[in-house]
Amino acid sequence: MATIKDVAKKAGLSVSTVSRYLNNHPYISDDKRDAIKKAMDELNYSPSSVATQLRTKKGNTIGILVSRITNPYFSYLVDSIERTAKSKGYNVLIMQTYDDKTSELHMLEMLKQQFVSAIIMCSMEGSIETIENYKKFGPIVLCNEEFPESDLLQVSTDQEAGSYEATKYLIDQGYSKIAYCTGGDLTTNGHGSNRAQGFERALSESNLSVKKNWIFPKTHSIADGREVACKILKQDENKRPTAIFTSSDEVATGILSEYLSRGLKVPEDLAIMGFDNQPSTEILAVPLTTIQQPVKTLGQEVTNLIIAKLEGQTYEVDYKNLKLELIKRKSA
Amino acid sequence: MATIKDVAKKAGLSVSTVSRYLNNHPYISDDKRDAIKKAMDELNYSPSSVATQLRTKKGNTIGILVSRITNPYFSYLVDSIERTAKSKGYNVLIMQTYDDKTSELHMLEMLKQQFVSAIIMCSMEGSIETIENYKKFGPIVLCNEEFPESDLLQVSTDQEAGSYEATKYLIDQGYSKIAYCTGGDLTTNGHGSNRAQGFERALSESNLSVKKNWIFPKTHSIADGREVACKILKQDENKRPTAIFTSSDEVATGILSEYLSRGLKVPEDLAIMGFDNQPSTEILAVPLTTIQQPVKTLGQEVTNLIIAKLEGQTYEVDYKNLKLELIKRKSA
DNA sequence: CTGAAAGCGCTAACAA
DNA sequence: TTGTTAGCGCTTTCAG
Repeated sequence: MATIKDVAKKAGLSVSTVSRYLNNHPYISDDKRDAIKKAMDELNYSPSSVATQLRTKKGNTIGILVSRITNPYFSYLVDSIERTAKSKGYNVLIMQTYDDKTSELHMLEMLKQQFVSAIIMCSMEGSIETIENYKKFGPIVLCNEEFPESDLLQVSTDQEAGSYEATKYLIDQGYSKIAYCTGGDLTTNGHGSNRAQGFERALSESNLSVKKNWIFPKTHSIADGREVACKILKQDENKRPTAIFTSSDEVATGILSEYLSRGLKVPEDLAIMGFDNQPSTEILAVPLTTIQQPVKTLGQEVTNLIIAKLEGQTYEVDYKNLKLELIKRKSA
Repeated sequence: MATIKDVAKKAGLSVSTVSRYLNNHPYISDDKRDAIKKAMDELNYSPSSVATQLRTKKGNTIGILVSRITNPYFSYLVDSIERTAKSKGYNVLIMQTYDDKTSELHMLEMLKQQFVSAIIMCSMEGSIETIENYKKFGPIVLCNEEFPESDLLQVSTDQEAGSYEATKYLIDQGYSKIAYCTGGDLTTNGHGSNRAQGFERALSESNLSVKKNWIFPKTHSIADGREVACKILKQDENKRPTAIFTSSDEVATGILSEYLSRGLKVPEDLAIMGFDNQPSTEILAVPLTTIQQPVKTLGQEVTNLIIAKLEGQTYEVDYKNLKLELIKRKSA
């Protein structure tokens, strides 16, 4: 591997001149410029980004935390982030948490070690205090994980309003026995707590409440959805919910699949509200009524914000474009 | 940020002793060990991975190239790679090419600059010669992109056999007018050329051939699938294909959706063969007959191979677990 | 068992 | 307009 020294020697110049060339400094004569260019070509030289990073303390890679990249919500989000980042000269290092805080901590340590310059947390496992402890090492932004009392950077869609609207829609359709799936542990904590609040607000407005065994925590996958369906169907027929608000289209798909395979009908036996409007939901055996998140815009906004911070600029997130939308189809 | 120097000073020792501690060298007395540990804790010290990397020339991040992370084939592959890599202490830096060689080149440059230590190419845009030029800078492995004549590392599923089997199945079902979608430009080049070979082998065995306007290149998304459907339906009714071999379940889904929305029937009006067996295909309005790739195993094998190379070991890929499987459902 | 010192490849004063 | 030089934070001989 050729180094800057080799280039300097070959061009008959000092390393600083070469360095100036590399950094587009002014005051280099054209002939030297050509000589450097030529030497670089001949040596097939590329500057070592590691050395530059050690010296300047500036990097250009952004860490992204997601719980599972296979979840389309996250893959579309990562797509948006990666493209926005790349267009501004940044790279993305991705880590999946699988709901475990170990990976999250690992990523935070990488920030401390300056291996990544900033972190976008699209999911979050550890305590907010732990994370706040790391913000002195670089910008950290929470993406769709709200902590109003924290002073960490945050960008979120209005999930409370979205799930309120969806729940209200279910109620308006005449459903009153509504179950609830969440990605997190509890109804009003961890994953999706804002969703839970919107859900509960709609319910209490109509003097409805949720039964404990109609709450299904930690549901993520199609398999989880199937399991939820089984649990519901184990309950006495007159004690079953008539509608369910799911944490994702995947879960909704699992429930739907299980119901259909048993010869049951959707929405007659159970109305299902999805979440995310994933590409395939439109063409399922029963097209899903679901909630669309502005994932692309969210990714752009969060990336623009963090890059602005990184470069010492300011950036105002435009929340106008961050609203959820109810997509009415057949499942509810 | 505390440095090794600060730790050394606080512990009343030299940097070399601290460095030895960091690298688990033998010959450090217990009391010094404790002093170092204490100093590190008090200073909240983490070694700079950038400095270490500059010094040792060893990194632990692997670059991954995919064309689109939102394609479930790639997101599941990345999932498998990321988890395997993490379990062995490596990180992954992901870049999407969107079928453009610029990003690919950018990643190759990062290898040259030692920012990533190795590259897994899950899709490939540039010429094989260009890529071979970079292998002197670190291990590069092609994942499901075969170039028998190249000496680059390669791990692939047997796509030729898979698409042969699928096409044979279509023929055995009585279809003889079979169209073909590909992710690449041409029938026998670029993306999916092995697939094309299997397709053609099955066809020619039955003395069948493909019509030029039954070949649909560069198809990736659901939208692309819809467009394919429209193009077919613009052809004279008696000149239309009766079956189609698609490049992905997404494309298949698009075609299916377009047909159904026009009141046409699948497989009666068009039999559709998917590719990938994505999670939702089972529960579509017409469940897809499709081909399953051992994506998880593929990710593991490719990652194990590249890490072995990185660490100077050898690794034998087990091709027994890399076979495709035909999943028979309703669409064909 | 421990320390001094050189150097990884680069940048940025400071001089000239 | 160009060169000299002192580090960035770490590892690694080489001496002791």
